[in-house]
Amino acid sequence: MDIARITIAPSTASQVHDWLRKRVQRGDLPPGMRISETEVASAIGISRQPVREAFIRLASDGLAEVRPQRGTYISRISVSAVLSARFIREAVEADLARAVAKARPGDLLDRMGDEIAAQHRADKAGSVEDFIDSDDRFHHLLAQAAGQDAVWADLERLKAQMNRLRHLSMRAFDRSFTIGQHRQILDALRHGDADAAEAAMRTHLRQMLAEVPQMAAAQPDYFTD
Amino acid sequence: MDIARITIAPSTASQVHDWLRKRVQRGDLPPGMRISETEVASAIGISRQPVREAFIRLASDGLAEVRPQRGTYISRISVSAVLSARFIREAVEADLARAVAKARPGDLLDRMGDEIAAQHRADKAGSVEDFIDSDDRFHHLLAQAAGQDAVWADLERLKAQMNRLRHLSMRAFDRSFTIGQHRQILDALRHGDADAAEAAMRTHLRQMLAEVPQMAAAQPDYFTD
DNA sequence: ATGTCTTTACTTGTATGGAAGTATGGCATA
DNA sequence: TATGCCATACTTCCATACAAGTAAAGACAT
Repeated sequence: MDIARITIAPSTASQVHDWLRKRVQRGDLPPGMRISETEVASAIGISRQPVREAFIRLASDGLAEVRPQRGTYISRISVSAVLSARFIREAVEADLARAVAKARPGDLLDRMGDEIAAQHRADKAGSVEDFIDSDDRFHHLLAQAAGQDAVWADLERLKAQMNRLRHLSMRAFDRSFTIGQHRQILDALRHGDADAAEAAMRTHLRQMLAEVPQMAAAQPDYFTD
Repeated sequence: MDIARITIAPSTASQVHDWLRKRVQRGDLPPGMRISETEVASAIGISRQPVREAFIRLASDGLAEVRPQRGTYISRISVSAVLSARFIREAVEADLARAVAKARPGDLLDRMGDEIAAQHRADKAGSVEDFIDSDDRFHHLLAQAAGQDAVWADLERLKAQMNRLRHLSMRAFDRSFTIGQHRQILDALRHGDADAAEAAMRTHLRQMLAEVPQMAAAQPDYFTD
């Protein structure tokens, strides 16, 4: 028998936190912007306390910075933090690719192929959001295929800063190029060629090395470090 | 000229947070223990609010779990989270080892050697704390030697769960064995042998694969998953 | 024009009271 | 003995008031 699924109503503070986090990641609240407990509270129609606690959580996510008695600001995107997260991603996903190339789980590889098709559709439709979502699912499926689902959850935390940057860069850079790299990775995985899969993955994730400084130079007041 | 170092007095909430975090990591507050805003507040002699905010931050660290209207509990150690962090560490430090083997920065390699000596002393003196601290510095120096200092900061977050486990396992397992593995890694780095360095590092970090289930079986009510 | 002081309007931090939900033990009842 | 109800004593959550610090504008003397 299934265990009954009990869901409790999420607290006001956590709802505000979710709302703010999404808005920051989508770039709706730009880096450097000042936000105020009082303003947000009165805008929503609640007291300061839940908003304040949402700010604390946002700061733990690295998305905001609370300066005592001065104000709270949306974090600027740290170039070194992004590069550090990129380094970690390359190392981890290279190992994941090797593991998947050895196991070759057919169903999950098929689903990765479906995502590539979805990315193609999103590109033609010009939907940046859909593209990014499918991109995430593609890499998530890789982790699942390696039997390391929990690893993806950890990477998600590290990707917080990268995600904001992606909403900028996806508009500026060539998406069909990304799709081609995904195809190369999947081909190598299907053939069980671990070396080729690792190489393709590393090439794919090193793409960002060139893009990040370019983005930072284009909008310097959104970045730091 | 140096920039003047301005330090502001940390808020009560953040002081409580630091205090609790250290106590959790050292195992002073055992997994599963119940903690209460009111109790902690009156024990310290402050109001509930700063304590409450410290709990929120502790939950963001994954070290506590706030159950609305029920109570707040020190998180049990998630076996899958530990294994996931271990997987990431192996992948990342393998790449770091390769990079260091190519660069071979003499001064930092010397300092890594100093740490091995410190570990030997701590082992003879029977000081688990000193051993763990030096162990951390050894791996931190590896990241610095690879020019990826920021990577270590990210790994620190992931290691939160691992650290608690280490305070248990270091008492149970052979530390001289660990020191020998550190020597193998450093030797390979000094010789500039990237393949050997990576292999030694992976072997070293895979040690945990055997230990974790053993620890979990020994004290099942400290673990979950 | 420039520098200094004061006022004033903000900001976040802390304390406290009460609201709402939960667990538990006692007790009446079948 | 077993079951259902209920009072009670908790818990976290939210609202409110006040405290303490910051910053910027303006008055005013130099």
